[in-house]
Amino acid sequence: MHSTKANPAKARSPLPVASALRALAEPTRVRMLCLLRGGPLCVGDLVEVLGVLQPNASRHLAYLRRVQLVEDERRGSWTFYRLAAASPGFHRKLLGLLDAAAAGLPEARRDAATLRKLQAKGGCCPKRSKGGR
Amino acid sequence: MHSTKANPAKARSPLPVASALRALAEPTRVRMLCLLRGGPLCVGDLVEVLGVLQPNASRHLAYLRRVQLVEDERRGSWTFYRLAAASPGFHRKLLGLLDAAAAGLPEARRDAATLRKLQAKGGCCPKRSKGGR
DNA sequence: TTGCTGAATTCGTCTGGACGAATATGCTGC
DNA sequence: GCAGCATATTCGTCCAGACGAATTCAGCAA
Repeated sequence: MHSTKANPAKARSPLPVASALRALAEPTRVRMLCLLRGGPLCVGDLVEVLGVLQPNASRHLAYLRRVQLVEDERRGSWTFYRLAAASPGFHRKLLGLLDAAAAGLPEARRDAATLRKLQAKGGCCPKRSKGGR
Repeated sequence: MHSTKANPAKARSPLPVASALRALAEPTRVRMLCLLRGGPLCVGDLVEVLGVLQPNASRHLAYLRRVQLVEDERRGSWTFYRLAAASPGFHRKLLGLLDAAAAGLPEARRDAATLRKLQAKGGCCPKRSKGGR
């Protein structure tokens, strides 16, 4: 019903400022974005790392997709989410802010460690797709 | 009951990430921060430029002060607000994001023009203090 | 078809916070 | 003291959105 189609050569629109800022007001969403900096993840991995219920994660991911901060890609019955490629200006600065936020948020640092351990164990799904990150 | 005392040599604490991000979720607060990039302003000026009711502006400014994004300085019966000096890392990146947001938000551009006109007419208060940036 | 699994959606509830209106506080000058 | 202005706070209302629980939908295998 949604699904950003894999369109490699698409003109990028400028990322709505107001809605993107509202998206950052929720700690879980910020943690998600921080985790996705390392490359695409499926919903199951995010659920496990963040320790939230699956519907909760799905809602937040839908929110992030709606405001164009992430894109999704279906592979079989899994859905991978990744950060939307940065457009110049506001969007790029926002991703830079995310790096600083990841360093400044204890939860984000813990999430990163949890994710590393999870990935060392193989994660929840048959390894990621093609262009990792 | 509040008032950040003018203490020029104070060790700067790292700016709480989560509360700062929540502060940016509100368009009026973002517009305020954008306006303050040009230097300190009194509440009356902000009220006039933003076209909001005075209690509304005062509440948002209290919010921004609480999360340490702005500082206030009383001069007689006026209160001037200014951006808090950036600490390294997240805070500095956030101010950079603000520049990009100001460019990307139509309202912020209009506000800037309105402010210039207001200041050309003398503003609402006996001109700003000392270090007007 | 059935059954299983990953993900998305709906439903009902609840809370943070934004607002307008009214009021309070604080400073200045008379 | 009082009046008048700039700003802050309180009060009551209202709504976006976050959550848990249950349900639904989609893909895959037998």
